[in-house]
Amino acid sequence: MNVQEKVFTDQQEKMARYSKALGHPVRVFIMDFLLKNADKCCYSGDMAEELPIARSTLSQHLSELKAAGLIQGEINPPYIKYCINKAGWAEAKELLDTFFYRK
Amino acid sequence: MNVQEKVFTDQQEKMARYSKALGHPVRVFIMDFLLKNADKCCYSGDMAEELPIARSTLSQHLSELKAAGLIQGEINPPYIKYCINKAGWAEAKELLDTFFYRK
DNA sequence: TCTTTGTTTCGTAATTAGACGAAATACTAA
DNA sequence: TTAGTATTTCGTCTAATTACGAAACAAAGA
Repeated sequence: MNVQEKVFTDQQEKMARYSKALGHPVRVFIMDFLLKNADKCCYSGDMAEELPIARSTLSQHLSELKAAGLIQGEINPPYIKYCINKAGWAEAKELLDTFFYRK
Repeated sequence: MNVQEKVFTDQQEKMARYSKALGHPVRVFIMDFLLKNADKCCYSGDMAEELPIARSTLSQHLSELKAAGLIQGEINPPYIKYCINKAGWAEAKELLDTFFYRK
């Protein structure tokens, strides 16, 4: 396999990945919800009640955010408690910060 | 037509729209490029030289960023000089800011 | 008038995203 | 063991995104 010329910087790639994850109103809503209730347990069902989408669709959005590293789920059957992934959140915050407030 | 219950706030909708626009490495690259060269004129061709994609594809990405309100193009045939749309950029910055640094 | 030039638009193909309902999962409680 | 519960996974469909090359455009210069 060839060593491919790199076109985008790591920052640009990551920036695009985090942005894409936040590129849907349901997923922005989820992040808002989790951040607002960072002290409590947040279950999928709590969010489902406020959203006009099928539970399976919500589950899909949750796993996209999880794959992007923005949230994590702690299994506690039959519930799953969701919360912010602090490392991912901090990285996204920093990336966005240097992107918008560049020197 | 019914008055539909609003599910997402304006902020959430806008947040998702701006994020989606930045959800591709080529578009992040374009923003970086325009911000870095804010003083100069930036033509499509200048960016095309650094990107491994067809010019028509680049043009598509440019018009997505334009549709999202993040950039604008001043026609100066046969060139088109692109630059940041300051109003959109400021709004995106503010949205991201309150999203990440909420109180 | 005919070329040339930089860029966009068009037509099209391949891939990914977003949505749903039905079925599966994994644990609790009866 | 059986039933119940919250959630996910699966299969499927439709729509949107990403990409390309060819053709169109609009002005400048020969």
